[in-house]
Amino acid sequence: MSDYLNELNPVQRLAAETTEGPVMIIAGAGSGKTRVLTYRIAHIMEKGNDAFNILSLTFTNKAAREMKERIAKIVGSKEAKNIWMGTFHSIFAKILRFEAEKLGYPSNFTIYDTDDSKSVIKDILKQLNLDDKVYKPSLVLNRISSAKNSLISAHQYANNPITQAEDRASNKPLLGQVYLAYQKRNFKSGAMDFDDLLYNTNVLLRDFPDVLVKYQSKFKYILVDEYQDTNFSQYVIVKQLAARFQNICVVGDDAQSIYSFRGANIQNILNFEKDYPDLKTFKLEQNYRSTQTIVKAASAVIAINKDQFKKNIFTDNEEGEKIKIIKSNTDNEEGQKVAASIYETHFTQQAHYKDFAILYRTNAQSRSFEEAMRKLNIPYRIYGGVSFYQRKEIKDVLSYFRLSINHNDDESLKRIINYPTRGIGQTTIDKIMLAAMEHDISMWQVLDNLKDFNIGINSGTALKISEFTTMIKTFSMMIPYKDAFECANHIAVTSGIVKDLYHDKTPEGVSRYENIQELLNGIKDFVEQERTPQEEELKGAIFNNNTEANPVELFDSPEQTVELKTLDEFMQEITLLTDVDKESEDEKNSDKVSMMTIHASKGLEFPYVHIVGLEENLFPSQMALNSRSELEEERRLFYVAITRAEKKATISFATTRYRFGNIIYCEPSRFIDELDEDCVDFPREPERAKFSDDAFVRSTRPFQKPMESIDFRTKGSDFNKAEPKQINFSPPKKLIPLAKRMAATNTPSDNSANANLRIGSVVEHEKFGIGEITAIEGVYPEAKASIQFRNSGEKNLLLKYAKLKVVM
DNA sequence: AGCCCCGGTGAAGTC
DNA sequence: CACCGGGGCT
Repeated sequence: MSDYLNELNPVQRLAAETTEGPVMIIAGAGSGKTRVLTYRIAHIMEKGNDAFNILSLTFTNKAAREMKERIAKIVGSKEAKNIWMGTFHSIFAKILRFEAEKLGYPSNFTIYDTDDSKSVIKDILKQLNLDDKVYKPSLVLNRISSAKNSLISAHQYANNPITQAEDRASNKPLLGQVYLAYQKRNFKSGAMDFDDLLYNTNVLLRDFPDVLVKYQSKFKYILVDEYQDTNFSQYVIVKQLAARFQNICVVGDDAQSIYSFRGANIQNILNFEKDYPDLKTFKLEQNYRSTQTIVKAASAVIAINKDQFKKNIFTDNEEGEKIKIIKSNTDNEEGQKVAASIYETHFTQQAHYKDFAILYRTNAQSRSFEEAMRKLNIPYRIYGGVSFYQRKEIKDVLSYFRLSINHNDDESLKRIINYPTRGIGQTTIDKIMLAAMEHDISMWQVLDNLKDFNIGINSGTALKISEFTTMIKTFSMMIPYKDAFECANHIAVTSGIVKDLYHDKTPEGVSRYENIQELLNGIKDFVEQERTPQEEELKGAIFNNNTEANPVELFDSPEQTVELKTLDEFMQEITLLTDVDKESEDEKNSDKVSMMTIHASKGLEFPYVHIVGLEENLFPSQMALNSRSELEEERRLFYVAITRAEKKATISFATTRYRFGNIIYCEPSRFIDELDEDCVDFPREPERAKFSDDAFVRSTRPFQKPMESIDFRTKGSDFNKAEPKQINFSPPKKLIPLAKRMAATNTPSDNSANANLRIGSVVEHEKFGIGEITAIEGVYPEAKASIQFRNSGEKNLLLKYAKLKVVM
């Protein structure tokens, strides 16, 4: 039975066997981290510990599911299922459901997604009479979110001189008031946003010592995966829970920390030792995933960062193919070339399409690849983007579910009170909202006690309202007694949504109808799955192991504990699914190329990986050029991208790209320069012959124009001024960076004629047609010309690149 | 109440 | 270019 440990290398094995006390495992990409975690948990159980006492926090629910499956093979599936394993959000949402009433929330609280939250913010801005152009809802929400993730309450925020000063400086002095109102509104609606799930867990553990003790005692062994991406709020939760037994094991790779934008703090892992002085650290440095070439290239890139643990990643795998670089002239051409490359490899290497991934920095880049793949009939699948559950028709149906579960959910109520149309118009809704606001109650409470509020609603409307509330109440009543599918189906039909969409014969209407059917099918699947033990456990068993806790009867009616998967359980499940989680079994097994952002690719691996859009201001993103730490995070992102590849990585960039309907000129990313040249396959373009051999020699001679000319990446940013010498833009041995050489090939050298253009010159552009130069800024080759085209409007073009013919 | 058109504005990443 | 929200018309 303990053979399993023999499948580990010595460090892995030690990491798995050291089950007691604080442990940190620094796990390089592809170093068998999941394997270690799996065996470690199995080992804890083999030593006689109960699965109920193990808490394992993962980055996606899918990772949790897969790990459970693997553990099940060692300890048996019955036991494995009992482990508390899932994302921070889903685990603590479950605990909060159980403890919610202590915090004044109902146990059936609604979880607001980002759209709901934004909608609440918009309402509040209206109510406070603030301009949503200044207080942009998404910015406001971000600010509130980072406050919560730093455990700063609305009250503290509103009274903190520092945040006040910051908000005044950004012309948003009332942000604190918005935060206060936002929390109040959500509380009143019985709703938590994503950050509240963590924030309120902290409140719970802070203010209810008995609860803290209960969970501290329960979770004797705690494991946290992807620890480098935890935020302060998560850090405190873990620290609190682990305080009693200190059997805390965190696993992570500082080199793969890529979520600081949502509050992740790389310092959590870098400083872990300070919190636990008797910490044992294990470094998993052998890579089992990738070729030597890939490992070497990735290591060279990440070595440029300053903030990191020293690691020596190596592999015994074969050397493998060099990294290929594809240069294109436009984003569409990039799509075509990448698709062609995949098509070719698919045949020459007899690779499956599912062996390929296209990874990009931003979702918006997917378009050109989709088009190209369609043209070549290559099957593909896109992760992310607008998720199924965000679609209008799906949100409408879900809003019925949500309102039936929690009547105070104002966001859902507003969505459906007049959909399908039932004669409750905007005027009426406004009156209801006003009354709710005045009395500090939810809209439902106004609707349900309409006669108590003299708000000038005529009897006809009052009747319609009462029909609506009655309908919702009947839905609510059936939820505990019927399974999720029966309820959902009943609601979808009775509410009139299905009918409404069925009669819509436009293609969009048909597709919406199909989506509703798909949702219902999904619910059917859910009903047929076995329930996870955690729900059962929360219904009572949780305290049986735990003598000092008070048994609490949350459910007294026996019907509710029978094996019946209800709609409210379904809703709890889906709100917290990640994109990767939403992938169905069929999709996973289908032979399709995967397309996703690099962020979404974390934890995945593919034999052939295409990393695309390697251009300055795109990757690294222009938003990351303001500080060293942001740039380092971009570099870690690049590191993550490269290390997804098992056999071969391909990198591509385009020299022009559409953005906001305009063509913009792009310079190859500095990250291309940072690759170890020995790992890169140079493109054999004929233009290369133009350069004398010594241009390619690593000479110390500064290169002449035009290559040396302008540096977009530093223009308009004070990045260099702020930290002039801190960053090594490229390793010193390559004085003529690869990317610049590549950019130079193919670039027409006769553009120097453009240096002679003057204001008033009339020129012809192959795309924009004829135009007149109205202004020139700077001196060639930096010169930028404003050209008024007769048919295409005014464009600002860099003369160095612009393909112009002089007309007169 | 619903539809359509216009204009303004905007794309980093996510539980 | 694409989307969304507002305003105006039917």
